[in-house]
Amino acid sequence: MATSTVENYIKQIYLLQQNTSGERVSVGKLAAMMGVVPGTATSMVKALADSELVEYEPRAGLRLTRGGEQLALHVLRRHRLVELFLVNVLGLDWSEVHEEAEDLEHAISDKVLNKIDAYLNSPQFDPHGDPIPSARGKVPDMECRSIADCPVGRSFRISRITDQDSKFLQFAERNGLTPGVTIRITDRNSEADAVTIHVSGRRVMLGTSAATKILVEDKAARTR
Amino acid sequence: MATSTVENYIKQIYLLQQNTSGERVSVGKLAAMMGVVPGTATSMVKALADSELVEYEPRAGLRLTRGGEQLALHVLRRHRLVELFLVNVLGLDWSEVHEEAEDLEHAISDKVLNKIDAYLNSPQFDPHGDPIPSARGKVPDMECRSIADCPVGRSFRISRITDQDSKFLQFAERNGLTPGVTIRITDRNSEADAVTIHVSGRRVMLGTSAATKILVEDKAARTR
DNA sequence: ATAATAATTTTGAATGCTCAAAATATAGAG
DNA sequence: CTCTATATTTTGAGCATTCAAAATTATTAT
Repeated sequence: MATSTVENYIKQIYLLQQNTSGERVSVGKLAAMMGVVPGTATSMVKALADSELVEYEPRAGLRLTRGGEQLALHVLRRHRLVELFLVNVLGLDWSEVHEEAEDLEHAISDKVLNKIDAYLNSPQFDPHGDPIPSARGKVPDMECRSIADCPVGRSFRISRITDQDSKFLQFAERNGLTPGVTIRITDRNSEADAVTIHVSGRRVMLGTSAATKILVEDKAARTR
Repeated sequence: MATSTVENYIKQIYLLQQNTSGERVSVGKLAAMMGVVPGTATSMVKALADSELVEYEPRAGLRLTRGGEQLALHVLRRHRLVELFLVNVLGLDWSEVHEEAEDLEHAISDKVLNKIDAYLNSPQFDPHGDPIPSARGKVPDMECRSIADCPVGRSFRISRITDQDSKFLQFAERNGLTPGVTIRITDRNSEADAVTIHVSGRRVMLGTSAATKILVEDKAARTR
């Protein structure tokens, strides 16, 4: 069985691969995300390669194998189902559940996971709008782009917030920027590096780097 | 912070102390319960003594300090609240929740624990009738003795099953021997080493070693 | 009191994960 | 094409936990 350290590395590699759309991940980036010194990442990656969870070309980077991806998806499934459970059933705030799930994702058996899944009615998205992989490793797809590159004047539905930082999530919540909410993009000023949106009457200004973290889809889009 | 290994040792020492009513625990017994070789227990115990969780007299045995006891009670609180939650909310079988809780007890934060406690209405006993220590470390007291040494002819209410083995728990459940149930002791045969009881019409025979694991209290006893 | 037995501790080594610091490879600038 | 800055890997070491096997101590029976 994979230790929770291994699960964390694999999960992180998966997430890095997502960002760079499938490119090889560099050992340095991985080390930075894991909060370890580069040498540590190197030796861990070698171990992961020995267990056939990643393909590793020294100095060129690494990529998950099929098995590694399966493991990553399984960990993410646990993480995200737990997050949703904590919010919907136990009433924790969405800004704090990421931290909690970081530990729980390694301690939950399939038996309990399936009960949670059933209790929640096999949901497809967690409280931040992140897709919950199915038990068989299928990821619900979502077409969405960030507020930072949406056309001005149109309305959208917020589908996902891609930052787990609790300060940011609290800010988003205070301003009504949560998944499911409809917003209208009213102005973009590339000099000021800012976007103005309207959300339930209020007017909110976002710098580009914040806007990038909020993903939306067309108003007409599928039910969530 | 205590590692989960440390938490497990401390918990086990506490449970051993309970059985031997406060006597010093021997390193050998501890090793056996933890499933490690005696030398391992010795070195762990030394480390626990360094952290002031136990008092340790080489060759004479060990005892929890006040701090150690606090930690044990906190772990037990997590374990037992989780067990009850798994049974009452997620619908797991009482025979399987002990295993599940073994991992979860180390991964649950106080924040989540308090939510669970509130959700369950600050319960005092887990599904096996084991007392749940309060957040401040108070253990609800229960007066009870085992079926093995109860007078014949009287009725009692089952209050606790002191064996987490899932086979035994399944057997108990099949025969209606669960906390809250009323039984009547109809015969004791010390030659055969057996007790006969009646539970909801049925007649069940128990060897002494099984009978010892089932604790009862007077019919009139407090609500559970 | 002594020898045998049982419990405990010590020693030396392994595993998994980590760091600090030195060595090495690669890419870009001149 | 060579030099330098940057990324990566290697090396040596430490911590927590474990085992196997040897050494020590305590207990019991004679």
